[in-house]
Amino acid sequence: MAKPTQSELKILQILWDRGPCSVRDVHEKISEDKEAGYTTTLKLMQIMAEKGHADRDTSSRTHIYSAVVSETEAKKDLLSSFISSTFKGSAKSLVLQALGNGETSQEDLDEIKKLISSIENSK
Amino acid sequence: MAKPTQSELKILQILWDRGPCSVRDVHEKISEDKEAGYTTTLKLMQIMAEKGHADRDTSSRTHIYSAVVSETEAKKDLLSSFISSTFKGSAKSLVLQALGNGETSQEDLDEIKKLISSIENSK
DNA sequence: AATCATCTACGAAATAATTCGTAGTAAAAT
DNA sequence: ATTTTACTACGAATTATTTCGTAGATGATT
Repeated sequence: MAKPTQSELKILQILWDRGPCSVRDVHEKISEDKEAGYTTTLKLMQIMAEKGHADRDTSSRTHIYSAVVSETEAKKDLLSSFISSTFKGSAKSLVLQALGNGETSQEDLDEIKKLISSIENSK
Repeated sequence: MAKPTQSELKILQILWDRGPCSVRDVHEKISEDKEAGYTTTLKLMQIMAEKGHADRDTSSRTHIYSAVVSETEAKKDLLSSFISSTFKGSAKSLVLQALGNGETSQEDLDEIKKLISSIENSK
């Protein structure tokens, strides 16, 4: 599956959060952040259906869209493409950079440490 | 400074790695990976100079370009914009996802643990 | 000096992504 | 039954990015 564009990603996030949605649902959510025409959202979602990013139930007049790929799967792909384009493929440097700005809370650090331990234990 | 595009980023990576370069230098490096016309690279670098992503020394016939922003600075920005667009601003979920695929080596994990400790100690 | 290679400048074509207007249709409200 | 509202379809304009051809100038080679 091709990488979703930025706009498509915003829509996917909404579909992941709220489950299957009409264009109206998605559009209203998007409008909270950003002025946009309804038909713009509609068109984007139609394109997503064409491209296979979204499934669409057309049995009622109001079509219902849902994300085809799972949130985890999609983010995994996006992340790996980001790591390769920006961090020369090194997940380590990404993580060091992400934690390095000193804005991660102790709770989050604890959770990360826990994950690291569990990775180490499963080796 | 506006975010560099994908092509601009590739050029920046080269400038970061090799220091100030002529268009020819950059073009040859790019050509290792990908077929591309010389004037394409030239144009991109001219645009980067216009946009302020690159400085350019035009004192000789062959212009010499160098990156304006440091690698660390630029990656910090790119990362934070990626985190906000893809991980709803949560550095933690990014890190968990990045480590979660189980492909991080023990050495890298050690380094990350060291960083975490030093963050914790400096609190 | 003439030719050839190498460089920049510039405009514009090609491609990708986003935005939106208009038209037509179905449902809901009056 | 008529009007208003809500929906899809579709084409096209707009904007962003990438690509490249052509022209003109400078320097190197013969």
